[in-house]
Amino acid sequence: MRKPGSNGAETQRNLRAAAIQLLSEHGYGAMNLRMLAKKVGIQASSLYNYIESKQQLLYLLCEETTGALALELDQTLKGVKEPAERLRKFVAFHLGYHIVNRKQASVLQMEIRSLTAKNFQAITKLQRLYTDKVHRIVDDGVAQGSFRVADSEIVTFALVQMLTAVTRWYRPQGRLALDQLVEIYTDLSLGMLHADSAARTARALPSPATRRPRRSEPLLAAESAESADG
Amino acid sequence: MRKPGSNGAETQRNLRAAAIQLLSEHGYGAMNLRMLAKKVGIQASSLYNYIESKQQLLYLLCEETTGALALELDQTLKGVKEPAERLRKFVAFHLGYHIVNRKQASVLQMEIRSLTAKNFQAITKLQRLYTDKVHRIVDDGVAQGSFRVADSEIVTFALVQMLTAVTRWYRPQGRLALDQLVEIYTDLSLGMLHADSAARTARALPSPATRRPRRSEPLLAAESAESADG
Amino acid sequence: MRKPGSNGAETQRNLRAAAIQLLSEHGYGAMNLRMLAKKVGIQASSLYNYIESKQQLLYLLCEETTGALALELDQTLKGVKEPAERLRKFVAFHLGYHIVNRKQASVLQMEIRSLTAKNFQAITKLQRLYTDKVHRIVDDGVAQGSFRVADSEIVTFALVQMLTAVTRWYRPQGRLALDQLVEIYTDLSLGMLHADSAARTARALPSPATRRPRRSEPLLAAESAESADG
Amino acid sequence: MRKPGSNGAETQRNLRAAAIQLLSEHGYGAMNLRMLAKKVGIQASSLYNYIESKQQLLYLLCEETTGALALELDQTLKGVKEPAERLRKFVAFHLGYHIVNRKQASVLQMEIRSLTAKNFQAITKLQRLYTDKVHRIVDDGVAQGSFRVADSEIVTFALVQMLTAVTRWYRPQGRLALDQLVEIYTDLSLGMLHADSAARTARALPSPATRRPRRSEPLLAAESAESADG
DNA sequence: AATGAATGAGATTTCATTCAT
DNA sequence: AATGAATGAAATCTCATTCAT
Repeated sequence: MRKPGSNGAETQRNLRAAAIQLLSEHGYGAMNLRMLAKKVGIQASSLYNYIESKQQLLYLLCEETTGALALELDQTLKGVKEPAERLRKFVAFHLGYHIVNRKQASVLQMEIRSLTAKNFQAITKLQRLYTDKVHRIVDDGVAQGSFRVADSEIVTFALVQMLTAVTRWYRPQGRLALDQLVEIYTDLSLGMLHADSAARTARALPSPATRRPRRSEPLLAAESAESADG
Repeated sequence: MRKPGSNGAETQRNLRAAAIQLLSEHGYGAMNLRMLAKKVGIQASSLYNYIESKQQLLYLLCEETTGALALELDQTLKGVKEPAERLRKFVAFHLGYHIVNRKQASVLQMEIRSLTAKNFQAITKLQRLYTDKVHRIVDDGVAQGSFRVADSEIVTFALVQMLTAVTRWYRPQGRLALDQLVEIYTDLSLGMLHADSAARTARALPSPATRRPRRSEPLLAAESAESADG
Repeated sequence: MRKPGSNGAETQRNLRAAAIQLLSEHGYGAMNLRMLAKKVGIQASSLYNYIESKQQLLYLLCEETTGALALELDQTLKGVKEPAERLRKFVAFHLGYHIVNRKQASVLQMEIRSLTAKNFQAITKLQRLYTDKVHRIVDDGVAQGSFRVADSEIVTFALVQMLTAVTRWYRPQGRLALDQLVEIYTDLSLGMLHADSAARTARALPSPATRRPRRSEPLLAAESAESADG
Repeated sequence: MRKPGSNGAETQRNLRAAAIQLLSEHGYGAMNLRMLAKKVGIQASSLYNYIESKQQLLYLLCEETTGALALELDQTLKGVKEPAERLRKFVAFHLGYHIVNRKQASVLQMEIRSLTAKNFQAITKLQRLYTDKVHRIVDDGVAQGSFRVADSEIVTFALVQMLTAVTRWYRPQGRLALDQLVEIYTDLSLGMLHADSAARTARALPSPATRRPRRSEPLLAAESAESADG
């Protein structure tokens, strides 16, 4: 049967969006295909015109996100030479991506574990490529003398994870705007790297006095409450 | 019927250990009670002499971990006055706990989402109490002038999450020993807080030359490979 | 829409051939219409321009085969009077048909059971007409004294089934050519009927020495391996 | 839950019997586990306390039948030396087994094709062992001069298949009793092998006059009608 | 004549849980 | 305290079939 006005490409897009939303909200195990189908507005069996399996759907979403991250990071860093400046760009990009695409990103972060062993390995391999890029920035900065770290591998992990964790609490209605968060996290990152004053001065830390908290809105959101804004 | 040599209290302990192991390895959704029963050495139906339900089991484990964290943090900080010293103690404690009890801790971190709404809220509330303690340390340090931060709430989240994330990659066979990790992470934390030099001097940053990699083994472990050491 | 170069009649023929191939390979239950459509080179939904339903397709193929068998047997026996000679002709025809059209024949043999009750009865009725023709040859030969049997009905069944079963093992690349097989099976058939020496002499049993195995290939083929020659 | 009076071993036996009945009646593809469960008197999900999967169930039944055939044939032939006598014993055994256990036997014959490739190969290998035993009897008889055949491999297939095909038409209420059938088929078999008169005399062919047909009952049964006696 | 999109019924299988023993 | 037997709800996935285009 064909619903009048139905359109494959649109359904495909809706499916993707619905899947991200539901996966980030419930997790892979707790999301079932009926929920997904309902959100897309078709029957569960019709999903199989668009996906191979539930597992494959998860895999593709994870792959897509990882791939996008790597690609966009490269573009962001293109032409930027100074390690300190590259780090800044990285922080701004990584944080921004994880805030703007926070559902997608949280699927990648949380649901990897639901991938089959083979798929899991494929994704972690891709992720490793991304982390290595950051690692190189850190190492370059250390070699050049802009940064000082006890262990560049550990610091890289810690840095990436600290930034990534923003998906765990960020809420669009929160107290702080994206650019404010970027400034704050840049400062944290440079602090972790013991960046020299030259590295720090590219952009000044905003004076605390100028920020005006809107206190009524909580900053930290219970994860399950996230669904409210989906 | 009662198996000869069986002992309720011991089975209870075995069950708890087995549950932590399996939950951290497979996740709540993918762990089934037959697996658990097998590991304990009883039949699935016999589990119900010890637990009320699968959900309740998860809840109790989460509650226990959260409670233990809060309790032990208080003990750790008892009598320590200086914010900088309190922070140091916190870092050492939090990191140590998450490494030593990394499976338990990762259950708390990863499987919360599988709690029912009510249980979820109860746990996040408890977690909030813990985070607040850290928040207070940061605020105290700032008030006193030892620390300088752009936004103490954000910094607290970032700090806790950075430390907690150690469960994601730590492997007992890895390159670094616990005390080395504590030093590194303390340094990172103080960096994030722009701690003044007095705050930093309690313990010196180890010179890189003194650290001796113990093995050529990788530091970062694929999460799913963790099962190997269980 | 109409694909350029498409032609209804040709598609019809392709469909029939593809269906026979797939049914003999997988069986009715395991063959699905998507497989069939793919082999024909159209979409599954387009099949319905040629068939009423999957069941009807099977029915028509079975009917066609049964009808062809009956028709061709009549033509084969036309003008042949002697029971012994009629039997010979029958054996040669039945065996030849089941070897040359072995896939079709095996569909008839194996997939009848997948017909609906009504269709099943229709086909078995037709088959019965065919068997009856053979039964009559046997009875005539007995009446005339050329054959001697304990129970002509049983013998007829046994004979037909023995010959039909050739579809279960025959492989085109096997050791024996069709005419050799005909000789062998004619000898077996006459043996079953205790044919008198006059009946046997129409064509002599080939002396074993003259048969030359063509290959070292096995005679017996696993059924599922048949697909290799389709 | 436990139904009062429920008993595992008994359910196991019932399941096996029900499976044979339903598989022979409907075929593997058309039999579904709900039907099976209903016949056993439990819920479909409870079947999984006894079977691993539908496929495994089929495999085990096939294996069991094939194994039983081989074992019992060996016992039947134990101590029998003369090829002619061995052949007689084989015919009586094979026919008898396929009549008495005709449902089981027809499952083996018809449903093999529904086995997965691996399982299929395992069973055909076992079947081959059985056929080889028969082949050896034929070859021995030829070597000794009791039999005369054009091609012992073909004759063996033809013989075994002719006997096996009895499952296709036999009905317990039919015209002929088992021992009569054995006599008839022994005669057919010896005819196929051109057995010498010594070989034929071990037991005389019954004179047709002594058999009294009960004509009201058809000999040939439509397969699907078989269910009537299950 | 052909297709893209969708359906709905049904299949196998999994699993937490129950209860008589 | 422990188990064997069973349940029932749900999940993923398959497939013949339909109908607007």
